[in-house]
Amino acid sequence: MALIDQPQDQQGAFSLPPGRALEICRQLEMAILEHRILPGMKLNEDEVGETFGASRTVARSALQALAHSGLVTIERNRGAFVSRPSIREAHDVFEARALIEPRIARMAARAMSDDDLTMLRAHIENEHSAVHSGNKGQALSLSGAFHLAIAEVANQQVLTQIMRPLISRSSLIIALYWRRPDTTCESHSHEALMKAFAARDPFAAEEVMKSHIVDLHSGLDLVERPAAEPTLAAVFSGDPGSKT
Amino acid sequence: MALIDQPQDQQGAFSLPPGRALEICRQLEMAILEHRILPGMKLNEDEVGETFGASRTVARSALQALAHSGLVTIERNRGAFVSRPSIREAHDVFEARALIEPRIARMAARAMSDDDLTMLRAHIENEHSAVHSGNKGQALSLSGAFHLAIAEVANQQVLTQIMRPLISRSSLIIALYWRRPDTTCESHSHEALMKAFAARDPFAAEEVMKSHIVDLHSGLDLVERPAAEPTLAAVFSGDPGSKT
DNA sequence: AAGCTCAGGATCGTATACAATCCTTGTGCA
DNA sequence: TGCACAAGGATTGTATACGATCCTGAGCTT
Repeated sequence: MALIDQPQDQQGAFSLPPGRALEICRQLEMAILEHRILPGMKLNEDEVGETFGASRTVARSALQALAHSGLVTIERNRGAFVSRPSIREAHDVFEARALIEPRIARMAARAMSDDDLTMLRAHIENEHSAVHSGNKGQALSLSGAFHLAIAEVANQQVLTQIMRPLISRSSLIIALYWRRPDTTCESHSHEALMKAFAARDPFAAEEVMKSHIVDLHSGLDLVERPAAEPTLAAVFSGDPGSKT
Repeated sequence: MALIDQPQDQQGAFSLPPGRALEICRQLEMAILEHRILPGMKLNEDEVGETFGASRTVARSALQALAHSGLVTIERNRGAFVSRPSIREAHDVFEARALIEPRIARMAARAMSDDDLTMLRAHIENEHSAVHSGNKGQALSLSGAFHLAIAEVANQQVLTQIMRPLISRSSLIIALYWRRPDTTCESHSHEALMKAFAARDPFAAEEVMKSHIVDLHSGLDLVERPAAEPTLAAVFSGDPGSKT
């Protein structure tokens, strides 16, 4: 089912929550990134703990970690909610990405090895199959993973760490403000990126990435949205730890 | 007693630890930024809690928050230590700053109001008096605060949030790798920045900031350093909340 | 009927207690 | 003397318990 990616702990880990909390973090993050949990939803500490068979202490730690990456907003004495990025924040996030990611793409194109290329191609394959299977949430999540994979090729750990929450928040923004339900343009842009990478053309990669980010930004319909608040328990029905 | 500073929560707060932990965070952060606690030092949970008159739960939460901003590194079953940025990381951090901060400076120069200008001038005054009083740690900390103040003028919350840990980590890097104990060049660069801001010249501000960051980067002597490990108790001897 | 008050429940913040892990150190043996 | 190993202490990971705060809704007053 979800043999998507191994733990892969030691990659960019400098502030990972301890033990069990990490697993809860990953599960919740994936659920949010795949839009199985929507912005605005309440994340009750007891409920989270019980859902994953852990104590409230651990659940709380996981929620705080998610808050630090911006996926969750904690209000004192009120609890944790999936963040609902404001329109203003949506603009800021994509402006930040428009600044950072083209540079990352340039560095990646310089450092790109043959193995890296095949790895990125595999990412794109995954995206395609997700799109074909109709799982839009997973497709979007994998699209974010593609951007992160590029950052890791660029081998700039600090910028990679910076990009991670930006991409996560982009997922929230798209959940709230995306204009049409198609993500085909994504696929196309990623193909264009691959071409630049394959040619080891840093400037082309930089330019393609820049226009890709701008496209995403302009694909948003930035008007106020009401909050949707589904229930939690159904999302993790039965498989809190199903993933060898 | 503790009319130190009002909460002031809502500024850049989207993941602040709750209640008491926030105060501990602030105190520890300041101590680290002012080099009263040096990289590599162990931060025992019991000790931190007792030092600030709080339970281990709160101390732990504060340490985890600091870990998320990169000031502290937590190793499983071993505890929290003040981070010791590697040489590699030092390069990465300053490359990231060289990418982000010139853009910030440009935006700040555009958005600069007269009030902003006087506010920044006050920052520089503080720096000067700290330098003259011989308190190098505080001077360095204020220098970082100046950069953050610029970011807030630029009114780009996301990039500001990104800059915060970068500047904090820069402080650690300087503690470990700074070549000479003088920071006068800092002051000079900041004056040059002010001139560009006063003239509302975005491009000048961008260029000055860029060379400022590059100067900082090249002022580092990036060779391996041994870890210094002083004791904690002395640092906070009796004044957990003394700070006008 | 509308609005206010206040009790009850629910949820979070914090403290404490127990379990698991790691590090130290002292001892026994080669 | 040097090393292997085990017992003890120290420290972190996790669970539970208690207090504080907030939200809800019933009942009373106007």
